[in-house]
Amino acid sequence: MNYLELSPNTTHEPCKHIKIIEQPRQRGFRFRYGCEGPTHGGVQGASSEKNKKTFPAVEICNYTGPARVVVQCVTVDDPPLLHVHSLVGKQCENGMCVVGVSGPDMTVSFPNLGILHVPRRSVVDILEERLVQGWRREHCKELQHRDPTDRERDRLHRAAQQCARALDLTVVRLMFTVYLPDNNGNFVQALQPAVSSPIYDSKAPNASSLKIVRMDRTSGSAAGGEEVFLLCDKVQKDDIQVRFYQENDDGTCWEAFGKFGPTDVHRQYAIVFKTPRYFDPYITQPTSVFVHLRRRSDGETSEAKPFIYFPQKTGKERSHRKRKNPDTAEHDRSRVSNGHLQGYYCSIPDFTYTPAVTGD
DNA sequence: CGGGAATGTAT
DNA sequence: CATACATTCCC
Repeated sequence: MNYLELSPNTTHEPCKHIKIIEQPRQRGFRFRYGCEGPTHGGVQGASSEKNKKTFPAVEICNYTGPARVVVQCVTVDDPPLLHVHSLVGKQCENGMCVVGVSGPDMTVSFPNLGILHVPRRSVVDILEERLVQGWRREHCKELQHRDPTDRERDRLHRAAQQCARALDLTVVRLMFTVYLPDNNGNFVQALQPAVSSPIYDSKAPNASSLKIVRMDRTSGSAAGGEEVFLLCDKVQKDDIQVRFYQENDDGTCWEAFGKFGPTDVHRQYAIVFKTPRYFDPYITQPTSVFVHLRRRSDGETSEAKPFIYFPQKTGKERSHRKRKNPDTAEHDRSRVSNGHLQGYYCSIPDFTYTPAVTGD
């Protein structure tokens, strides 16, 4: 094998290029409609934290001096296409953000990139306008006709409709292009652009961040089958699951899913499900696991909440309880697990139900 | 800024 | 009518 062919260019001057040193955050940012005004802040960086905010940033490598960086919204398609959404905020104009640098620091941070959400109804018009512009550029030298004929116009219109169908309004990427000055000082020399990872609109139903707000119980029997009311941020009833899991020391992981159907998801904000059985229903000690929400389609998860599995009721306890009034069974059970009343059952083994004693 | 809520539209 | 998504409004 010829190793030289695998590592070309090593003796040449390092190539000038633009590198993304801080990716945009992929989730949690909301695209804004024009009617909402431009003052809602920009996309943060992937490693941003509440007290240490970061923003998308690039570095121009192997070059020091004047340059201009242009940022635009593009699609997630393989050759990226210009998106109908545009950038708004400081230094943004015509839907793009333009920043000049002069060195010696050749890094640029973009703290104010807002993403303008174009209404669906405007998409075709925008795309068609772009196609017409492109058509004009192609035909600008032919003096015969400066405008497309009706038939050509119709063709462009259909093409625009076609593109509109394929265009996902819920996700964009940032494309950074650096322009270096030519001999006359005009910034016309573009280097190969860098394209960021995707940014998903937090308002999109299928991309909103998942969150468990509260549960009516955070523990249950190892036998499972117990009903839990869980309140959550907006979910889609056919694309959501409640996942119980436990990561073991050896790297293996137990998982099981809360049982519910689409109609158990109430108005997108609550889920009523039955707990799954723990893999070992015969545990003798309380066992901690986690619960979180998971979206089937993209595997996204919420933060986890702790959940404790308790040992199943023994056969003895079950038959014992069987003789008791079912209405008071739950009360009795909570007393058992309640510190100072721990010995309640044990000290009165042959206790039988009497309203005068157990009534609260 | 960053959110929730209200309103409009499509199934 | 009910539900969910899209858009707008507003604290």
